[in-house]
Amino acid sequence: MTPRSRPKRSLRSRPDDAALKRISSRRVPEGGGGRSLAEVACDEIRRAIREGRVPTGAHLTEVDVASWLGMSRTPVREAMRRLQSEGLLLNQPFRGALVMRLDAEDMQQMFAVRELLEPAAAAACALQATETEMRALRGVLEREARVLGDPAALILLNRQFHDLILEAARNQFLGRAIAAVYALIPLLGDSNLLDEPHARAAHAQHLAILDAIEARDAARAETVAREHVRHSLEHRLARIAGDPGRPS
Amino acid sequence: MTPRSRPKRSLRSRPDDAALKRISSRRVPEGGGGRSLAEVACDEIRRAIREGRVPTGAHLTEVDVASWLGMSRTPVREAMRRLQSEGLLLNQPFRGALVMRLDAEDMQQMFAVRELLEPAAAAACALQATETEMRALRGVLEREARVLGDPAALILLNRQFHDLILEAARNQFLGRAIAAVYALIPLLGDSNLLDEPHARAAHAQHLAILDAIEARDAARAETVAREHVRHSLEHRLARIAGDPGRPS
DNA sequence: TTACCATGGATTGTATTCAGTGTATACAAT
DNA sequence: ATTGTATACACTGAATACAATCCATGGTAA
Repeated sequence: MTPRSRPKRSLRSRPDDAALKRISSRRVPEGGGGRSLAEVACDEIRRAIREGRVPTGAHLTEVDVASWLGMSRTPVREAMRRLQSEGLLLNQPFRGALVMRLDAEDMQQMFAVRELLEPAAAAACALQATETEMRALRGVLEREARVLGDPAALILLNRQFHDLILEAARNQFLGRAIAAVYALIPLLGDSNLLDEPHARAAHAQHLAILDAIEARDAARAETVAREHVRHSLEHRLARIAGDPGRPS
Repeated sequence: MTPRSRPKRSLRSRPDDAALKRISSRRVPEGGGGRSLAEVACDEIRRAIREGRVPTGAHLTEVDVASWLGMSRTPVREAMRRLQSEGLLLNQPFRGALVMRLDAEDMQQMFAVRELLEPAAAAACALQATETEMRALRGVLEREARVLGDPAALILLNRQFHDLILEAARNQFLGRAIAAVYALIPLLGDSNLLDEPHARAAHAQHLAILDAIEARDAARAETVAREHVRHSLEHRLARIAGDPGRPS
């Protein structure tokens, strides 16, 4: 059988079983699902910090992290740079990076700024949210009501609620400012929502915020959102009362 | 005097006139004065954007920038990543990056957030600034008064003034939030301070802010700072009145 | 003993190279 | 003409090799 006799597909190169084997055995760069290795590294480091697997104050070097994550220095470097600019890591020129630590004082500063920004977002949302966005918010809170005992799910929904409000506020700079503050939340350690009574209180406050938004009452949304932030701070302060130096 | 007595660079290989010539003609890594090439690249790109040499909406590729700045892709890549996270560049996976553009709407959003944050910083400063910090602020304004016709110097001093206030406010999160917003200022194009009448007005407002701070009058500092931001926005809006789509 | 400086190790900074992706273009088949 | 396929090109993503830098340490001379 000459090559000519292939009936159609004359331009396609011939099937090659060896190529198939090569493909299936190779580590594809896009492994994780569209995310670059740098993103993977970023998320992994962040998660390790949040979960305390890498303690605050720890010393990280590029080679260590690279071998830990099984990749080369290049994406790790990129990830560490990013985390440095977010403030999670403190760069020490030629000496590696330290995992930042926050003390109780820092935590109060963080909440002071959140108390400034989040109420503003809620107010803007009350003025500008579309019907669709309010339905989405309502949907999140309905789901939230059903998982008050499941911290993992709760944390996700809580985040969604706040993100939706921020998006509906339609101000990219407000979003950037809040993101800059949120970036350091992993340093605070365990979420407040692990505590079910607090989770119930927080849910009630979410409902109050959404009520104000649906009523297009910006002033009330602002007030309630501010109290929500304050409650959150108080709960954190109570939790660390015995150990003032270490919020995490 | 033995060859050993070379004051610094003790690790460098022995003196070598040919090498000296190479060195002086080569771009040494430490050339700029301790800054890494990545930082140089970051500043260069930022400056080019601010000065409009790279127009908003332009398409940047790593190789282009690398050959423009005479360095390899690695530091350029790092710089572009950083500018992406700051929001000056918009990343397009596998396709390079676009220089972000802001329209008048975006600009108003930016000033809305500044109107939230900068007064808070002024108020905190009024409560917490040390005598030393207030002297420094006064010194900056005295120098400012002498260069009202020199935009370049003025811009520097203006920046110093605001930075000092922020530092005296003693809240790293407020600093991060404001930095996240300021990062996009290069996209706004020419500074307001190029206009001398406006520069005089701004200087007067600076004086008013400092007076309030020195009087430890947080409420007044907050009010005056808010008006300072508003004036700045109004001036920018007036400038682009004829061309609403393009602030820069 | 003390001050000083050279040396080595650890770590980052930069360049180069290779592999994979996405888009545009040319060309065969309908 | 239009559609589908293969190829070419440009670019980024990642790995590796190399240079520069900082710090600690130990030896040497005063």
